[in-house]
Amino acid sequence: MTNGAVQRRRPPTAQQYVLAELRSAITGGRLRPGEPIRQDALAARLEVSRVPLREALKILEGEGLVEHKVHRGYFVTELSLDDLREVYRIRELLEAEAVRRAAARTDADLLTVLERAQSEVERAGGSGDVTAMADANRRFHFALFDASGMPRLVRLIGTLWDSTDAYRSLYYAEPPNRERVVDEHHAVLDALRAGDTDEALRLLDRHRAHAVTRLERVLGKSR
Amino acid sequence: MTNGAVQRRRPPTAQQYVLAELRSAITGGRLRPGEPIRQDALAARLEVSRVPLREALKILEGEGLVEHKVHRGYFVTELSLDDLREVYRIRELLEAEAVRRAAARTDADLLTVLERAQSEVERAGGSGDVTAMADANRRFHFALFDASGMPRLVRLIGTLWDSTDAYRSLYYAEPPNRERVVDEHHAVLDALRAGDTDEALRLLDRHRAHAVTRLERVLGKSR
DNA sequence: CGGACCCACACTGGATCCAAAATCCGATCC
DNA sequence: GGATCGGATTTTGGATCCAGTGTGGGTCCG
Repeated sequence: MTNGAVQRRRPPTAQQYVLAELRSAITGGRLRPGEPIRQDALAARLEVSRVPLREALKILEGEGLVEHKVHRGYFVTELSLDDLREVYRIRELLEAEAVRRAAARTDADLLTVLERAQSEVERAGGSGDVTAMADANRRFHFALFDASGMPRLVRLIGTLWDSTDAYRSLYYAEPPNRERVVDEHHAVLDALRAGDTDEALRLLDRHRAHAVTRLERVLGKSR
Repeated sequence: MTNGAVQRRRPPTAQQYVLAELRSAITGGRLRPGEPIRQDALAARLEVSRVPLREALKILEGEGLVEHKVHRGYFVTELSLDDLREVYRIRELLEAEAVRRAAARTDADLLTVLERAQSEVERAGGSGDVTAMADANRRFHFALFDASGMPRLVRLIGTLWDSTDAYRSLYYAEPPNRERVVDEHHAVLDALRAGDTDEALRLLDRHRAHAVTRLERVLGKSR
């Protein structure tokens, strides 16, 4: 294994493979901000053609991870600390709306779904499976968002989550953070069961705030 | 001219041409919700290859105008009244944030830029040039948003505007609406000059609310 | 010696071509 | 007669190939 291309198991489609690869390359700093993305070279490195690469880049452009200039190509946009804070601020605004609406129509079914997701979070967290935990965590939060009945809002929030995906795994890599997440979810569930929407919102804001604080520290060190 | 392909003057790049064409086809109802998009046929109709078409579709997917299923293709998502209302609600949340921050740092330069954009709006509005007015209107609002210093937030708002672009021209098509917009902009400028942020926010909310009300009426009739 | 012009190269945008997945439809078996 | 399996067809996903634009360097002229 001398080439730089990382091998993953079972990339379902070349496009998705390239997309995931690019995300981690950008957020991981292997592709540096401002740097132009040479399609030919990168495609060769990832052993795909330029077509799926370009489609993946279009997605990333929509998420704001890269910028595109006609006839000049794609460039990596900086995900600075400010950007990260911005994303979290926007999430705060949008998720508050989603949760407020979801809380208004919370029922037994929703609570069941949330509890199931939560036990999955705990299982994965306990066994130290970081990606499984990130997955289950996402299911937990989005089950709640989905209940808002605002599909476009949920989509938007999803894009925001995507754009900071790589950072999230950084967060889950630390065991104390994993424990904390489990506790916080429980508190949110309690608040929802009690019908205390404001409390749930406050808890979720804290939940995000802690993540951003930790990430600021980690990123501040590495850059 | 017997073929169905619409001819526009000077499409800068095939991709952008296809993108604009698709937007109006979807929002104009020529491509119906739920309908699958046959790439080959559509590409032939627009007289381009499937490559730029697919890239345009990826953009629209990011905006939520179409959905994509692996190996099954793209499908038109419905932009129902509910969706429209959702988009405007999200805009309300995000634009409020942008304007709040922008107002906090309003200065003479910003006011000058806004006034210039506004006189452009009036000129275009007076001469009945709908697209020029829509352009100038956008410049007006985004000059304000830009002043927030939150580039990602501004980008997001931009995407939301894009996703309802075709509807906006519907709104500007009616002369009384054009007059109203001019007046409302003046009021917003006054509030900003006076440093009354809350008033500006209220005015902008009304601005949007009126647009959505009118659009509801128009769409309600045509569908 | 400095600057404008021009040409070759590099890279993107687009078109065409190929492979693989999904669907549709008929034949076969129970 | 109904359900299921299998192959032909359609359609997408991907690879290769071509054209047009932007860029950088070299040259020629002032």
